[in-house]
Amino acid sequence: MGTQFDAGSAIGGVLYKDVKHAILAALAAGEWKAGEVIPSERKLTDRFGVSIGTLRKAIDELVAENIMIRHQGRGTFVATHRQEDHFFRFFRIVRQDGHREYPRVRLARFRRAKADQEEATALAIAVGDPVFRFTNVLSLEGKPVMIDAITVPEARFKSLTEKQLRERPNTLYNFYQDIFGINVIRIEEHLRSALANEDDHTLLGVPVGSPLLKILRIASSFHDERIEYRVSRLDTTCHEFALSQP
Amino acid sequence: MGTQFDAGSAIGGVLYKDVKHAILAALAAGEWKAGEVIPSERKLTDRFGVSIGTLRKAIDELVAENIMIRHQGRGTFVATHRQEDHFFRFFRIVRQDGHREYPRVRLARFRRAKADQEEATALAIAVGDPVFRFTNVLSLEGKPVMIDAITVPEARFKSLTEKQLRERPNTLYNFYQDIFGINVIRIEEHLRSALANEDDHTLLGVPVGSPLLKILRIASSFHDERIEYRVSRLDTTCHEFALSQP
DNA sequence: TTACATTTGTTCGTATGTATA
DNA sequence: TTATACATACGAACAAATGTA
Repeated sequence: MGTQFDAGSAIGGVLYKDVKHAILAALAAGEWKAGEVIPSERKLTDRFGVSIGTLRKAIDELVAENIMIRHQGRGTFVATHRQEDHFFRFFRIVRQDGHREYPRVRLARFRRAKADQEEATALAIAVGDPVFRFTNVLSLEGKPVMIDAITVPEARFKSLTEKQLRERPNTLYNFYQDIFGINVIRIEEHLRSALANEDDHTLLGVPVGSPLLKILRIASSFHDERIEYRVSRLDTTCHEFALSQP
Repeated sequence: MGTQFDAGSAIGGVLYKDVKHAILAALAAGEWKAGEVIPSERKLTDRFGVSIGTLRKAIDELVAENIMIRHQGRGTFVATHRQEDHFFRFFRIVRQDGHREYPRVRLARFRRAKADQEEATALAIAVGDPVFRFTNVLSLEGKPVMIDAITVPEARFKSLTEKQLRERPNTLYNFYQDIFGINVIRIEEHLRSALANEDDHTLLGVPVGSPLLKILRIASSFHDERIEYRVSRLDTTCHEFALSQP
């Protein structure tokens, strides 16, 4: 049974917000998957019993939040990380002259573990809960520039194997979508400066003690569900973290 | 004479975009200043000869771009940096436990100079063009944590004096608005890691060679007019640069 | 406190334009 | 060409917030 919706039982008092949340709920329930088209505006107005204007306002917000994409003449689609724009929305590392490039990714480590305090806080789970830890080394122009130490909760990534990670054809977040039905729609990042240690020296080839940009990232899905905790270390000799507001 | 607008002579073919740009033009022409209320929707529909829906869609975009703020029952206002939210939109330094706080600012240096290559590129002016350079030291919880080396083009800040900067009651961007009629609506930032030098040691009290977060910022106004170039150096021992997307 | 005018916010619905398959 | 889908434009009616008399 699809998600039913009764405008009369609206809680918020603001109809388009209720419609938005109903769509979000259907999305979280897996009714439509990433990359798929959702029903037409006409069908959705029938389903939710609202006017076209109200429905559009609801979807307007979902589009503004990068959860959906509209294409005139084709339909409205659930956002995917396959799209180039979407990838560079979360991957903000550029060459200092502004050049953008897809990184080459090498899986350096993979293991099951129990969440430490830092991971538990970031992922909103308990200390000791099972997690997967893996490390990627990212290269630009053939040179390693960043180490990603990634932690994901086992509860949400049950069947994850090293082989899958090594052989995934697309981006990591696209992989989360395709295999686990997980949509990363929001990230929070905290940036600090740090000195390179032995590990950085080994993986990036930088001297111990050279300055690195440290990026702590928490990735979330709908309803602020914590999906991934990531600590990155970037060699900023030739590259940097680029940011634009708004 | 106020900006006239003739829907019949619309260029873009999309009416609400024309209305938006007409409003933006009136704004840039100084018809309404920061913090002021603009005419009611009814008056603007009369002026531009469009329907309420079209006008609202135009203003929707201006609000989404943080150029205007709507208040139900009061009116629509030109955005100001006085508002707390607005300040923390551009000031992203927080304590590592998430605590936010207004910084105390001390003007450490001020002088007229000629733009070097880096400043010229950032501000889209010619090398050698006159600029003002000044340095602020920002403190949080009474401890200096960041140095801001700021460059602004003299052409846009004719009468700027050290005294004004030292005595400004509000935030810097608010000062730009009040005294020079300049609205900062967009910033672009690039983050790198660097090692502390003698100057950092003197102003921040950190050891030479300790890691600092280096932030290069270009602030722009309407039509991408470059307003300010700023190179910041942050001690990330207890603080960090926080970022949320979307 | 109350009543009222003003302003933005929400919801409705229709008509027409434009892009796509 | 045709059907479908989203985009734009219009405007009416009512709700909610605000400031003032």
